[in-house]
Amino acid sequence: MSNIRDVAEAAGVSPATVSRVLNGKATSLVSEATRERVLDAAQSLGYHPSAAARALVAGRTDTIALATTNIHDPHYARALDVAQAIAEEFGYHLLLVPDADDTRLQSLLRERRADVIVRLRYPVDSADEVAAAVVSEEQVVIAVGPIDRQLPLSTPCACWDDREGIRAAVEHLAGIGHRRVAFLAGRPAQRKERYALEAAGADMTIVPVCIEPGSPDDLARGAAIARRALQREPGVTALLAQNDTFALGALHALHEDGIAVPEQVSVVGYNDTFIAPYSCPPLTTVRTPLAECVSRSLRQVLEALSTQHGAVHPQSLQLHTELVVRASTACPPTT
Amino acid sequence: MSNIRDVAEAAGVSPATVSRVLNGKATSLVSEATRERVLDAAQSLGYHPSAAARALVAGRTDTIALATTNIHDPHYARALDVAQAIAEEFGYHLLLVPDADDTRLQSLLRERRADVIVRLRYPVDSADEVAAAVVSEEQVVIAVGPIDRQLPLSTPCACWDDREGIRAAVEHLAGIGHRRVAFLAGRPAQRKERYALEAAGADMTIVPVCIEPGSPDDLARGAAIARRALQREPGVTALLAQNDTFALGALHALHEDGIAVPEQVSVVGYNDTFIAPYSCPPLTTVRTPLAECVSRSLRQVLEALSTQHGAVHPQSLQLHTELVVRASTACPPTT
DNA sequence: TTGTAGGCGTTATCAG
DNA sequence: CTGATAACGCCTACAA
Repeated sequence: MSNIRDVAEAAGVSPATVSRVLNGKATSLVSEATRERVLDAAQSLGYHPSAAARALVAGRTDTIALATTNIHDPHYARALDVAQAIAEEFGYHLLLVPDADDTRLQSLLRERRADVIVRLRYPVDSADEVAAAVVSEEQVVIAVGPIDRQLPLSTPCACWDDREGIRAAVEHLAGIGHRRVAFLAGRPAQRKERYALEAAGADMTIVPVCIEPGSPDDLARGAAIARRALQREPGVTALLAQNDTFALGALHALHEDGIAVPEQVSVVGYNDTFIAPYSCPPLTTVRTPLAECVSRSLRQVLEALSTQHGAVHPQSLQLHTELVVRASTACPPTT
Repeated sequence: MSNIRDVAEAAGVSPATVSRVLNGKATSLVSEATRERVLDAAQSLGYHPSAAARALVAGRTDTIALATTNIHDPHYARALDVAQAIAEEFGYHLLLVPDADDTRLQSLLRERRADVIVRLRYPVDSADEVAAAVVSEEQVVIAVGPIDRQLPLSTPCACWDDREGIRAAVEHLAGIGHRRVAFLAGRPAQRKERYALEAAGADMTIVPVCIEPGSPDDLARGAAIARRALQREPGVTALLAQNDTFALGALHALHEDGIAVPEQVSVVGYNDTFIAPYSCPPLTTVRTPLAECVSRSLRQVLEALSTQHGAVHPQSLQLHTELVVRASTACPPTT
């Protein structure tokens, strides 16, 4: 394994010169002749500068970390895709870390394994303890996710308001005549369930339904919850799922049970994942700007990082949700 | 930002002692009293050893890189999930890198950004140039993917044989009476198409169909190809898709066009992604052991890496595919 | 049981 | 234009 000294020796110059040539920093300060000799030597030795040594002296790793659970959910997979592309574009590497506990992310920062952490949170909280762990002027934490209060937060973030999305879904259902809607929740009394209850006007009843965890995956859970909803809550004419995966599971269960969607029961999803237009029937859902939040905030930070010197402050950003009406919703059956 | 010297000072010991305590290497060689003082000092200073410095001296990064395109495909997302879990289990970090060109991966190794590269390839080739770039005794490249020839390859890999899977699908269709099947390919004359042609007996005709790239996503492509197949190739009673995503798109198109599946046309997918059981109708498909290949080979390597000293050689591994019959296939209509 | 010193591979600063 | 030299933060012989 060759290091910078080997290259220097092979080219008959000093390590400093090799460094200068390879970093292109002081290109104008190196004669074309030596430049070429160095490049040749590096090439033929298959030399690549050690990331560790470079990080040690530079204090940066050119790495961004994406912190998230649920990678299997297409919605998050999409965000990952976007992050990957942008990292690529700016010459960064992408580290994928579970967002289980704060301390893990803090170590990441303290060990300086990443310059930027994009943290997918639900919801984005007002004070992010991880952000408090930034250690260098060049480290940044961006929180991305639904927000539960008003901007500005004490920590910058890229966010949207699920209240808005849930409200749009509820009002859509109310508008076409539904009066009794089951909200398919993962766990009881969560945020979105609250929003749904808030959004329901006097003429609409929201019935929260959830199910003990333990089901294998979200699709199975969606199916199970949908069944329970229709069984336990007579009079329900529409299901509002907390995410598309649940909704897909629900569609499947209804189909199996011979319940026609949307003729007998309407179904609404959440997030507008890539499968939504291809489900059967195509899913009415709410588009959530996760991917765009990641893309915009990440790009902004990386640009600042590459231009500016000193501390980089991400700008907060709030985008809108959007109801996407497809074929899984219609007027309730006229009894 | 505190370093090991700060901790040493705070604890009234030397940096060496701090290192010993924190690495637990020579635990028995440090008195309990100093041990506690060091731990306290480290704690209260919020000290974490610099990954860069550590990597520089140790020659390892505790990082595994997963190289792949197609993160958005649920099939690969699953592999990612598995890799994530195992990395976690062994205390490794996970780097996600695009598998575009070999040189990129080679730099990764040469810059020592990762100790292990798990490379998702299609197909796994006999000589992997990336593997040739390993630089330290502790670096490993594992290729995971379908294999096009017989084991052993010159490079170790974890693989399966798509011939087997495609054959099972073709024979399933033949067995229930289909005589003319369209193979929905991404591009013309690819590997799986070849296998399908090979697997077709004398009484079965395989018609390859593909479409110019440019469609937005695989679902849309699947839909478009399915339409083209049925339009251009009269007499086709079944569609064999090169992956589940195509198959899902196909199901959607057929449904839209009022063609009943499986009554009028059968559809077979490939990979058995998590949506397959939940499509409408549930998709007959071929399970492909990608996730298990990743899990097994990665675990084997990480175990070796943590036990053994010196070069680590991954063991090659070939697993089987399995036909999963669901509701999207049936006898062709009796004309 | 603990401390000292040298080196890992780079880059930046300062002379020449 | 180029070359010494000093960090960066840590680990590990070796010495005490």
